[in-house]
Amino acid sequence: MCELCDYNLMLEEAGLAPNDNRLRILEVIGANAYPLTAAEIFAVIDRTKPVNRVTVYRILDSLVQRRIVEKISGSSRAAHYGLAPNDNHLPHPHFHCTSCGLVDCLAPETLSVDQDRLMKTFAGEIERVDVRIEGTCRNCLKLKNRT
Amino acid sequence: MCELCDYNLMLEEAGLAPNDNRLRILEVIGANAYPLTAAEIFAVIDRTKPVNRVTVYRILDSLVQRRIVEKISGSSRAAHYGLAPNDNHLPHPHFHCTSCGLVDCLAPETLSVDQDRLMKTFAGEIERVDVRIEGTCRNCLKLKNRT
DNA sequence: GCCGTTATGCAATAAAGTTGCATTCGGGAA
DNA sequence: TTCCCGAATGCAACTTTATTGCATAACGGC
Ligand SMILES: [Mn+2]
Ligand SMILES: [Mn+2]
Ligand SMILES: [Zn+2]
Ligand SMILES: [Zn+2]
Repeated sequence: MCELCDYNLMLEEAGLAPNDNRLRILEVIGANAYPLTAAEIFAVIDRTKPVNRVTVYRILDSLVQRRIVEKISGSSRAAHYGLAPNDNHLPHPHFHCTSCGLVDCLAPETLSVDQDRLMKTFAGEIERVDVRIEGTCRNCLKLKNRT
Repeated sequence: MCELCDYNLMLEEAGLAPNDNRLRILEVIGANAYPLTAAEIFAVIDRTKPVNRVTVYRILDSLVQRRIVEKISGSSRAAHYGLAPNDNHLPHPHFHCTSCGLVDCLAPETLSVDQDRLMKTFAGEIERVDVRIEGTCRNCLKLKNRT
């Protein structure tokens, strides 16, 4: 997803030097069809060029802070990371499989949320409205029925 | 919230013996205005009558499995637990403060989600559709502006 | 090349939850 | 009542995921 994003530019606009590790992490996240855990991202980039896992955590944190990357937490212990919504990449709900832990991206138009009332009445500052679908994925359903 | 719920009955219907620990945990969860962490629940019930924290985790797990209690996970490491939707207790979105970690319940009518398209097209089994609002709570806003 | 800033590495530590196994409890059968 | 069995609890060790402190290395302007 998001082949249109210019990671170099995104980093510079956010005030982060577009160095090797940051670019590689962004590329891994952007190239994947669904959000990955820090451990998965680490595994991928460590294979091509060794890096410390703490570095991965730190880079992910800074990318999340700057809203380049979105941190998606669910019932599985580990957070997942995907590209944050931007001009080429609309906000969209995520599906969490309670059986295998898979986290997947759904098309932005699958679900519409009417936020008007919330925006008018809420007594704090709203940064994101996330929709999380929980259930059993296609694959796990198949496996279950095969018993 | 949910003073109407008969915890005894709910447990029995779910096939769980309504023993002391389970009832006390349910009462703490049900009496609180917002979802609590396992550690917070443990602290409360341990004060009146000592109990092992593992017991609390195990009871919470079984209550979540049986959909008596809802597990709400956010960006803070610890999960929060609230009463699950039932006849006296409509599904509703939760607000997560990124600044102080507070998790709060919003009124069910604050947000409406149109799930039709999702239900028709999704190739798995959907168990829950959760809406999560992230931002800065009233309190934290005040503190910030006071600098 | 020098130097301050930023990035990375490494080891220790922390937080939250889980597991294995031993012990105790509680309720029905004898 | 006593015996017994399954369910519930306790306790210690462990796992997973993430964070912190401090030392070293790389980078970039001068
Ligand atoms: Mn996504
Ligand atoms: Mn709630
Ligand atoms: Zn699955
Ligand atoms: Zn707050």
